[in-house]
Amino acid sequence: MDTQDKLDKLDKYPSMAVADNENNTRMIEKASVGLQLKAIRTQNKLTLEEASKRTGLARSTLSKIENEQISPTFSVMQKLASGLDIELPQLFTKPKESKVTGRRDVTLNNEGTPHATLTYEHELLATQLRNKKMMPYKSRVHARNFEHFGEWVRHEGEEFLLVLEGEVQLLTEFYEPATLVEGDSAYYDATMGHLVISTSKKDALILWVTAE
Amino acid sequence: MDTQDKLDKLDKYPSMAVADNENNTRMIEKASVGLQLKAIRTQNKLTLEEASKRTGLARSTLSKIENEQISPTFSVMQKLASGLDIELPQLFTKPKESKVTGRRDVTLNNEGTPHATLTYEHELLATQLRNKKMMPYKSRVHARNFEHFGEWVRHEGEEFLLVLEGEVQLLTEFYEPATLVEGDSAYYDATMGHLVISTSKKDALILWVTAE
DNA sequence: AAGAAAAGTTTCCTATAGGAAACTTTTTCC
DNA sequence: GGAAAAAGTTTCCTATAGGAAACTTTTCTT
Repeated sequence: MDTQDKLDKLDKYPSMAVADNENNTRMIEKASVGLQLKAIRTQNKLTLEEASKRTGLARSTLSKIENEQISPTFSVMQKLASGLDIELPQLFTKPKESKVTGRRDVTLNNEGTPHATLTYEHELLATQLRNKKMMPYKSRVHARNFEHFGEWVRHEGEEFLLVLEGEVQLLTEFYEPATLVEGDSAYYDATMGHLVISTSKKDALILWVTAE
Repeated sequence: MDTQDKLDKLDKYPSMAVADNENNTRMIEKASVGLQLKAIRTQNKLTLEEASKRTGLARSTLSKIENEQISPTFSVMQKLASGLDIELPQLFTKPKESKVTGRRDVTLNNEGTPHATLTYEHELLATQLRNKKMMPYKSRVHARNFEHFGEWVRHEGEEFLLVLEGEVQLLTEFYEPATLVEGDSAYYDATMGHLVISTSKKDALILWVTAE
């Protein structure tokens, strides 16, 4: 059975379960880099030529990978992920529920207030690097009325923040509220309840860095 | 620099990410299948011979992968994952270790502690807090001060930087120089030689956060 | 609908991954 | 400490991945 035959089979029979003596079963998924790559490329409206430029790989190579004519090496997969600005596992994982969150929302309870939701829009930075000691991200803090606050945000580790734009109020569980303007920063233990709200009319832009 | 040399370097200097305002991240990552494979195999107390039997791959192939002499194809990585009964991403993702903090401190900075060198003026932030996991500071990078970038800067840990004002060039020991404008950021292993110079006529203002 | 241009595929060749076996290093056991 | 066994590495060869360019198919354009 040649390679193409094998691939044809895989196409028809996506996955398979294998069990050992103790009946420990494991699934062998058909993890198709080709199909994933093609999906990602077409969703981003890229031609093979453009994808080639971004990844530094030959047009022909991309075509052959997409058509499952070859199995890419790991180094090629890294170039694909890097060049197309995706996480490496996306190349062989069916798009399911969003695993890495691009945004983290905090909802506050405000009884009687119709649209009383304070939303942070988080934009993760350096996401392609895994196992970082620090997690940097920018947040747009929507402008809102500063009296309405609810649940504290808490999480493991320490947090540093710097105000890039606007003016915010940093509310914490154990300290007085602090007003921070552009250029101001704060550092605190994130297990302490904390909350940032925009006190200016515009949204505020914040840089956060957390470390556990 | 031949392939082995590159791999040797990569071994020591894992990876780096550079992001612009739209969070388009260019990154060069070292996700070592070799080191991961060796770690998994030895932790499971398997010899190359046993791993070979389980995965159906040659002993020599496994050895070469572990020693980063070759980049395995995706189909080989699937055999590794399946045969060693692990998830595929484990082959290039380091297990994360977590630490716990008991401290509950917050410190605010409207003005920090200046500390000047020839090219940089450093302003340490959150100095009141000791034993932090992260060390944040702002630097004024003097404009076009090209004479003083003789030696690389190196230190333990990882470093994140964000350009607050101006335009700089991030020079690193093993990667192409990266031009960063206001809002751009970078994340890298600080044991790799690195250096920032201002390419605009004005001084540049940088936020740094380091963690060991 | 015909020609041109763009996108995608295949061919052909070179570079490199993977396997068998020889070789080297490390461990075990007396 | 030395021989034997086991574990790991390197060599050498074959199979296959990856790149350049020719070729085919699809999409515009008029």
